[in-house]
Amino acid sequence: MCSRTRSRTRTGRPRSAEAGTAILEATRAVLVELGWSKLTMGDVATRAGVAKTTLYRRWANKNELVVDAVAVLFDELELPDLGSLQADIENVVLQFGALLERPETKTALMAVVAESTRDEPLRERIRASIVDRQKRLVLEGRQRAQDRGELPQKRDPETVAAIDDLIFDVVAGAVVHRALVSAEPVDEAWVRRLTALLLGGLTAAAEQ
Amino acid sequence: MCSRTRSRTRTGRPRSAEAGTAILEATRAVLVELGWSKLTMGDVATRAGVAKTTLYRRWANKNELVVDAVAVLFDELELPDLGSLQADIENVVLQFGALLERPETKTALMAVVAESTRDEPLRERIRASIVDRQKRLVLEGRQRAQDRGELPQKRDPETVAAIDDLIFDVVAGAVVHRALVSAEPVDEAWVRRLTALLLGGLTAAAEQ
Amino acid sequence: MCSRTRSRTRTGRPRSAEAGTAILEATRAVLVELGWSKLTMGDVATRAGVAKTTLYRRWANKNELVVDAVAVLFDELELPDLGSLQADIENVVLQFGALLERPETKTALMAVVAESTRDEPLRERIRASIVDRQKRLVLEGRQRAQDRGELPQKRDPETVAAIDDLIFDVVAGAVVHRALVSAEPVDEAWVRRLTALLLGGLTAAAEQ
Amino acid sequence: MCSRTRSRTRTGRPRSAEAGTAILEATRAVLVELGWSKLTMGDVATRAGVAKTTLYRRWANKNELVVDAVAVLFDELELPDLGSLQADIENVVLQFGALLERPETKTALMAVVAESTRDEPLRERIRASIVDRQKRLVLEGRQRAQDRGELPQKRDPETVAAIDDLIFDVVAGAVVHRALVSAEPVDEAWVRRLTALLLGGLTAAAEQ
DNA sequence: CCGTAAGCGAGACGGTACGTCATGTCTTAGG
DNA sequence: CCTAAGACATGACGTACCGTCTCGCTTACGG
Repeated sequence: MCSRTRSRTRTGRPRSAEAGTAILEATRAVLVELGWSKLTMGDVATRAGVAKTTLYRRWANKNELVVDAVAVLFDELELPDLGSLQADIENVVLQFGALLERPETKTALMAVVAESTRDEPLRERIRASIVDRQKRLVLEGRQRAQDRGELPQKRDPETVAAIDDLIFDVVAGAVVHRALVSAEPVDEAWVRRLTALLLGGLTAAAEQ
Repeated sequence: MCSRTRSRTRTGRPRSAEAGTAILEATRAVLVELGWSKLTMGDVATRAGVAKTTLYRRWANKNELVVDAVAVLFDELELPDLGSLQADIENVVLQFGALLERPETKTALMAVVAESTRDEPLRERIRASIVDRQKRLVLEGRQRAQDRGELPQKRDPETVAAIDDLIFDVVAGAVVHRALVSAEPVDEAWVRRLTALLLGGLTAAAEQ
Repeated sequence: MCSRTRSRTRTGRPRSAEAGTAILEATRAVLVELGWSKLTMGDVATRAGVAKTTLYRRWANKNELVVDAVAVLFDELELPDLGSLQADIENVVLQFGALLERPETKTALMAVVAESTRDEPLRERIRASIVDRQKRLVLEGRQRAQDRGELPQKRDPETVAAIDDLIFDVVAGAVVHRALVSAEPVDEAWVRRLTALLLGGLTAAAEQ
Repeated sequence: MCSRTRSRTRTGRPRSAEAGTAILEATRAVLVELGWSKLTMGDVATRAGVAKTTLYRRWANKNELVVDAVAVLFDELELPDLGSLQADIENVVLQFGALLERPETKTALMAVVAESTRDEPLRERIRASIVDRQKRLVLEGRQRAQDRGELPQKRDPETVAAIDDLIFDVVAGAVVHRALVSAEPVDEAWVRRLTALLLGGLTAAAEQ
């Protein structure tokens, strides 16, 4: 979030911590109200009661700001142990669906991803702030299922990683596509069908 | 693409057909070169050898123009009968992956989807021009598999439609997520794994 | 008004006379309503119930059209013989003042004169259509005053022309300045003072 | 010229004084080169090495800008005491004629006056910046002539003001009409004739 | 009475300028 | 060194008119 290296001898007036949170809050508020494409730095600054200068001193541009503003929302995703892989998956997918249906996430997420196709640092920031936090859930869920004996203890770590990646792309992609492209609700019925498909596929793969 | 109602008594100078194609070509060229966010109407107009006004006379805004410019690329997707559901899926997913890795599609698709979360007419245009053309492939592939006996002839049309929708979101979502969010190649190995997962899931579902 | 040379073998559909008058009327109407600077060719055409093409076939540009539309108003100026030079002057100056206070004249006259400083053909058109018609009044008035014996029969024609020019610039200039720059009414009191000044000056000059 | 209220707590970056003068100079340069009707705000901005926004931050529109750019030229008019009313008049009228024959004044003055017939604030600006500065010369000249005894010390202030107004409209109007409408030079011969007419008229009036 | 040449309406066309807006930088004064 | 305020250069926006063009159609004359 902060571009200045902190190892520098800290001198002069310190940065206001309030300002940082006010900016992120204001950013989310503008996202809800106007959407990503009509969000302007000036507007965010005004609502945060902050000068534009302060904003630019901390974020290089609109996209990085938006990523930081939205990233924190992804921390809310949790993976409580509900006793079965099926229940764990359904639970987390529902959470993810609900998150994607919030207006700030809906409007911002695909926008920054689209921008990131031409902006390597932005892609890295998204990966670090958002994608990896989601992916962690897949790893944990798979590990827990193995511990429970629902999935076999595969030895080959490369294959495991490949399957983890696949599951992540399938689940996250399906939810995003459902919510944003098809514009249909990520409700329990749909989640149950998705989970059934996944479990069927995983079981079939395990039996080979 | 054309906003003029054709029932109107045709009078005045007719629109130049050349201009239309030149604009769409120029749009794709700019997408490749600069990406969606740096594409400007003025730039497109200049490259198409056309006045900005001509552009605005035909498209209300940048997003609708980009949708039309990119939509035609999705017509290239084909579903030849390769003899098995597995082969058919792998083939079409590879095609879709290749399409998504083209720079014009990569930069434009998520951008317009992101915009469409706040723009109902745009969402409709995307659905009509792009999404429905892709979805058709799912319907055809499923029908063909049923004809071959690879999938059961389910009676309940609602369930069939729900599964079609699910498969569509899963496949399209997974490929998009792989290509744009994870930024990993949609190569044969990955496609084979995805297909295996899908077929396993579908078979398991069918056996219930 | 008509740019086509009439010596040409007259063939094809003749120009609509109605269109011409409708255009000039519409021009004056727009001048009254919007003023010179907001008058547009398209607007005039629409109000005249005529295509823009028709307009451009007859006038090269807005300024020439406006000159023609306004010129006819200057034909209304008359110089009835009221028995004395003083009465004749007061009468014609009052008329001129009233003409200049009409909104179409007020807004158009100085505008086209301003344009004419950079447009020789326009200056010529203004001279022919407007200025010379006014100047004629000076010549007639002076001649009549000489016939009455109010002014001496000067021999030298150059001096006579120079004085005519001076009187014209003084009278027309004073009225225009009063009406447009000072934005004060050209009323009887003012006209009487102007006339007195002029007659005094002319008499003094004659006595030399 | 400056729209910002000075009572406001002076904060933020102050306006560049250089920019202001550069803009006015550039405006005069464009007037000379292209004339009023082809002067564009963008062109002025470019030549002044300034952004268009800076221009619009300081002037509401082209006309107000042009008035300010031209107004300063009228400060050059001077009324040195040449010993007689006749000499004073001839001198100032010649100056005024020379000023009106400069290309920037010629093209701009009538244009903004024409615009002012539909724009009250503009008329006020013209009056304050240009007209009143000229009118002052009439008042001074008349006062000086009275002091010299060339004109009677009239008591009635209303009549004095009315005559001042008349003289102003006659002199300024005649010069403008000569220079712009008749498009003839304001040379010594003409000025002598005009002055003779005026003095004759004033003397005749005084004798009554 | 038929062809043809010009006029007509409609409206699309390539341009140019508009006046506004957002970006990211800068220059003040003050903390 | 940070902060608020706001001016600044830049450049795209979407609109409005310009004057031209290309249609299909209408008129009237002249062969």
